[in-house]
Amino acid sequence: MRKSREEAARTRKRIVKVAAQKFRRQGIGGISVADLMDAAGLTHGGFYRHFDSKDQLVAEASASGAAALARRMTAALEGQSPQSGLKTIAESYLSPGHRDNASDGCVLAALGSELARADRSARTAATRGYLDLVDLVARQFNEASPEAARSKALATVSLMIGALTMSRVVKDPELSAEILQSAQKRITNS
Amino acid sequence: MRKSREEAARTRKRIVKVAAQKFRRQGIGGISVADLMDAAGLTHGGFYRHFDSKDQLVAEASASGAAALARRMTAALEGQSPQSGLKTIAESYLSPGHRDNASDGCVLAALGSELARADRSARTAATRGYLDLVDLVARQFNEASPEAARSKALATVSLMIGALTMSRVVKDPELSAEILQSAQKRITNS
DNA sequence: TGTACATCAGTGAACGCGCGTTCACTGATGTAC
DNA sequence: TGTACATCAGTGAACGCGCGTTCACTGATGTAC
Repeated sequence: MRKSREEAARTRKRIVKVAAQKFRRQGIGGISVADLMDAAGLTHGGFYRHFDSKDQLVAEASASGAAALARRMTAALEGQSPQSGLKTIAESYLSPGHRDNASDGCVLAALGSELARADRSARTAATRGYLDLVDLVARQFNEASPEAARSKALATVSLMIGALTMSRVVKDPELSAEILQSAQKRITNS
Repeated sequence: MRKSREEAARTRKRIVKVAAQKFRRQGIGGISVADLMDAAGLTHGGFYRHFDSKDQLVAEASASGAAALARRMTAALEGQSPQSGLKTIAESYLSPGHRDNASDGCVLAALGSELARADRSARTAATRGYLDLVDLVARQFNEASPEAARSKALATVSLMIGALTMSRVVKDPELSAEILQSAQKRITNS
């Protein structure tokens, strides 16, 4: 039952993509290798033809999820005037849709506290995703110096991640919406 | 080997306190009931004399940890002039010491993404801790209306949580420090 | 106040279960000549 | 180009292990009279 190189490569990508979604929705510890492979339409035994360990998949899935978010945010900016770029990013990131669809959203908000305890490569991938977002946001600022823009962007992205995370923690829908709105306001008024 | 009521009550508190620390350092899934009981100087069998389930302990430990943080922040404000209150909170929360000692720090930053998937009672406890922090911060603002102060406080606390979480995710110590400093700056310049 | 009995905090062995990982196997794909 | 052999993607059973939880037991504490 050997598959061709191309099909094997496609299988590998499929596993990473499915994992990136499931990890974000259920947490790293919340989904097993067997369930992941099942969701990818495979049996669990084949997993180790593609990855050395679950940890390796966590790292690749984090990188994949982070890259997908950066692409999505960049796409959201297309055709927007440069002045409204920050508003577009804030409204897109801090939306009820993003909050309620963790599996297609920001990996940092979905897995933040778990990533802080993950191994080296997963944290490196997460850091890259964070810095990509920071760069994207920094480009929306008209600051005197690049350093000032970067500092503002670091805080802005931290705020977005914290607000989205907390909007998912609280149970009261009104409070959840209030958290998202207060963060949007704080960002667009800067 | 029955123990007196007072001793049993002390044991219970000890388990909750130890759990609040271990969960924050290692994550909810990162420490077992047996290890928790061992750290409290007991054998694991006795756990269910005090709690119905691990989930119940998670909820109580979250409440305990959140209350401890609110007390610590309130204490840090003692003897400070009202004008410097916000600065005091930001510098205390966004410090390398807090970042490097998760077990005695903010439960929301330590467990944020895990709490978003926790059961009802843990999320309720976490929400209470968040709102306590928000109230504390709101009192430092001199806004025209209480609503405006609350909105600013919601965003400020979200920023603190997001920045502390990310400062723990990234591996580069310089970037980690930069994240904390940018958040401090953003808060004290508001 | 003293005595007989019930209670129950804590112990330590055991439970079933799902986890990450390994392995023998299958058969289509890839390679060497 | 055809043939013989090696490779290896994917299967499904099995591995050891640690998890949350249960349970029979012990003996000091609490209660009733």
